[in-house]
Amino acid sequence: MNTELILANIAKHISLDKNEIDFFLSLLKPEEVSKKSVLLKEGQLCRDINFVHHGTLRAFYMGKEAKESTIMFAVADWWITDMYCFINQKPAMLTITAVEDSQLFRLRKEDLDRLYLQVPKFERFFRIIMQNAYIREQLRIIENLSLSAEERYTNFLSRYPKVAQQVTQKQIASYLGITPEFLSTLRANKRIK
Amino acid sequence: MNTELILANIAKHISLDKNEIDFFLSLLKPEEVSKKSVLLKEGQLCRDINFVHHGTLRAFYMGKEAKESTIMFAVADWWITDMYCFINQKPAMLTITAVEDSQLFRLRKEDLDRLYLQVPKFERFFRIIMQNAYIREQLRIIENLSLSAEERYTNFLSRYPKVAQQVTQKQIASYLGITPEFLSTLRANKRIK
DNA sequence: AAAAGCGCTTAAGGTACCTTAAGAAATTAT
DNA sequence: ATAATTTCTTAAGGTACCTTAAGCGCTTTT
Repeated sequence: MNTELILANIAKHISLDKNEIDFFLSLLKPEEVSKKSVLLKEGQLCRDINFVHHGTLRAFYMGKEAKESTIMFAVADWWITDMYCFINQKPAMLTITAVEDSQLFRLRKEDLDRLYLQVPKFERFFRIIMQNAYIREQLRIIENLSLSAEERYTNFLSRYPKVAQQVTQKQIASYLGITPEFLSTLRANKRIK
Repeated sequence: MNTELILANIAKHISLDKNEIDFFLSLLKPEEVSKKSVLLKEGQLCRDINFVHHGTLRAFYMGKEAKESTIMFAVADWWITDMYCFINQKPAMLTITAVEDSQLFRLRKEDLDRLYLQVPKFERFFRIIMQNAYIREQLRIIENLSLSAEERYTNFLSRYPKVAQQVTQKQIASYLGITPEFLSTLRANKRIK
């Protein structure tokens, strides 16, 4: 698993010298996971933040009566974790699984904390990552409050075309906050129009 | 308007020496705004991030047919802006108004950028602020996807009791994503139980 | 290659929440 | 104080979306 993608991801926001790059890479644990494998299970301690090198991951919350709510999908070049439990080292609220065979780099909380101390530029890097995540979640809230299910579905398809190809409609429905049956009728209506 | 509250807010996450404190304070513009005044209007350039020293602010999105969606409330000790437009210096999607007479400190985008360069510890500070904001928004998404309107209302009251006292039910309804009429019937049902 | 399981669709009936409307209560303006 | 606005409530009728159920096509397991 080569490191070009993750280094390019970092280089979008900060520049590192050779020593800093080596130190950063020494903290990463590459991992290959197969489809349907579980990276984090609700109730477990969430020890890592994950960078997706290849493949697709999905984080979901399991509510009452086995109802799943998909919180996020992550494809190549994305970071994903249960941020609340990762930062506070509390039992996870979310479950994270592989939608397809995937390759990742894992970074442990204690190693990230060392990284912040040794290479403070990473404070800037993750400040920007968190900022973008905040903006994205806020935009999703705006859409959830102000748009119909059909409009949210259309937006999802245009915003995340790659994700839409990899995941099932059941999973898309659970991201949009509707049932798979209702998504199916929305799609049927769209076809007719 | 004294600076104890905002300095204590900063000190929760980083410690500054006297020079750094003075430089930081020199960038802030204290401002008193009266109830109903508009701090940021949709379409305007969003130049500042605001720290609430006293009072209550509200950020909302105006959808079709004059339907407002409240994105956030901010009481004393909170930071608020339209983050997307503040960071990218684009026209605002959100409108921010004062729910009651309020006192704030404003920090301009260009001054924040200078602050990051001169006192890199602020990268850490805002990394943590953004991280908390991200976690909060994600929790709100989980609740919006998995809970009923009544459960969300109960959670809102217990999580933000001070806000609930300051704002109207119309505004709470628009935060929860329901109509004021429906919130009213929920409250009537609760009283009977 | 059958069986079992899961994903997608369609349809009928149900419920949470919306729309419209109108009156009472509270707040703001004159 | 009075008038004017806005907020909150109640109620009737409507719609977006849910639940249950059944059938069909895939994929996975035996």
